[in-house]
Amino acid sequence: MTAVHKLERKTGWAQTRQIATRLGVTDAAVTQAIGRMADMHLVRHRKYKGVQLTDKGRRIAVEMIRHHRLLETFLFEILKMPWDMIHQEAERLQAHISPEFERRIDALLGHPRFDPHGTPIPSPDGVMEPVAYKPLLEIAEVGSRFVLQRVSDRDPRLLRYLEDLDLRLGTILEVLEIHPFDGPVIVSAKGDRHVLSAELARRIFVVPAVEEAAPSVPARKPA
Amino acid sequence: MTAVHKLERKTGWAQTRQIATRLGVTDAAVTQAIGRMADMHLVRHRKYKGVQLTDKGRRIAVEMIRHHRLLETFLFEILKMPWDMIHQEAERLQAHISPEFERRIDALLGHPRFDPHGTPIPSPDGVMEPVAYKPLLEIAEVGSRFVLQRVSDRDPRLLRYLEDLDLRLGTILEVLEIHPFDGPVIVSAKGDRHVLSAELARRIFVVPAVEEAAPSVPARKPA
DNA sequence: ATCGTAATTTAATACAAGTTAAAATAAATA
DNA sequence: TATTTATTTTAACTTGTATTAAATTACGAT
Repeated sequence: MTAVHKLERKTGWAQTRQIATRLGVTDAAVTQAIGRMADMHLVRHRKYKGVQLTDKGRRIAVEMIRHHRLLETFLFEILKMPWDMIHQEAERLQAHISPEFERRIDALLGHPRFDPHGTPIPSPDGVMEPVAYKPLLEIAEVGSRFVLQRVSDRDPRLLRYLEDLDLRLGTILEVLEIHPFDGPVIVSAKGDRHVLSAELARRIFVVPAVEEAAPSVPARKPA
Repeated sequence: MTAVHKLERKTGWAQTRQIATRLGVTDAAVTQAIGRMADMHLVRHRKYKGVQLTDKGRRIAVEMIRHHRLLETFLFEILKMPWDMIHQEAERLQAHISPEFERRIDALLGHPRFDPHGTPIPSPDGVMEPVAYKPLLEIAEVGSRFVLQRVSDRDPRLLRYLEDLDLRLGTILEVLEIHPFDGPVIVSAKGDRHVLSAELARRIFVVPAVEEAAPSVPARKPA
């Protein structure tokens, strides 16, 4: 198992099923991988409960995340790859880059603090910047304005759709309507009106727009 | 087995032993890998004789070589990695880049025709440019001047040594002395006098210097 | 308190890639 | 020609990562 994606469980314990689904392999494969990782003291395993990262495991996981997000940033900023391809490409490469490579793309990119999806990049010593954004669906209020700060990666179709709508990081969204029963949110952005399904509004993250405040997450630099 | 390094046998047949040595694995591992590759029709195998690439195998091998050399060029030109590190790094990455990634670094680099060691980069359709250079040891003559066109990669110490001596691609070498019995070659370059062992002179490749002619293999672009 | 279900683990296999040690073969030499 | 020697292959095993199918376990609902 290429290892540690577990970390991203906020609930403390990562469950076999969740990991298996995310990785697209069978539960049994995960169970066995967990066994191997437990042998290496990367995770603590309580049977039928789940796993937790050890300190050692967390260090390695964060290092891999840093690789991943730096690579994404590189692919986007330098190679100009489309938004929806970079996650997959970075996934394949992250396990194979050297510390030297990491240092050099980091420098080339000017030590970026966020990746192209708005997710924070851990610092070299593993510190992950806290973030302020929340899902649009959670904090939307009719009439308020928000800045798009982060979008969920991992679903290329979502990213392609947002790109079609010209909704990028930094874009200002004004909430026009919120419909009941987990319904769609209707926003206006850059002069256009968009209907965002609840699903979509759950996967895009915003902060309240403060006039005059520059967004802290930059969009792609102008070409 | 990460596969096809066989190609680089000029003798037509690649022998198990040679492959094993180059890859740093046991002979038995190679024999088995050959079996698998033969199953996939990548190589033709005559027992106790050796292997030859099939057309299919050759296509794939050349593609991998293209990946490798483009990556080396990228690491050197864009990331400014030192000469002696790029081979190893490219080795690790070459199996994991997508066609899209390949196209984009190729474009970013301006479709380079030679890698940082002076070796030609196959074109996207697998054509490898013929080269004119020969080992310095073979064509050195006292009093003649040569342009350094290619150096053997794969031995980092060699590359580090050449860098120390400030001998780069494009550097003009004037042969001062050639000593008998496979002896050293003494050259002057950029005003310095250097003693090059036969071993070294066998691993650096040159063409006769024609005054006024620009070297066709560019050194790293000025920083 | 037991039952049924969903999640998890175990068991048996598979395959790729590697190892060591033994057997087979080709080539060179006495 | 027969024999030695170096190369190559085969055989038996190991590890990591998968699979499917069967057994176990935790837990919510009757």
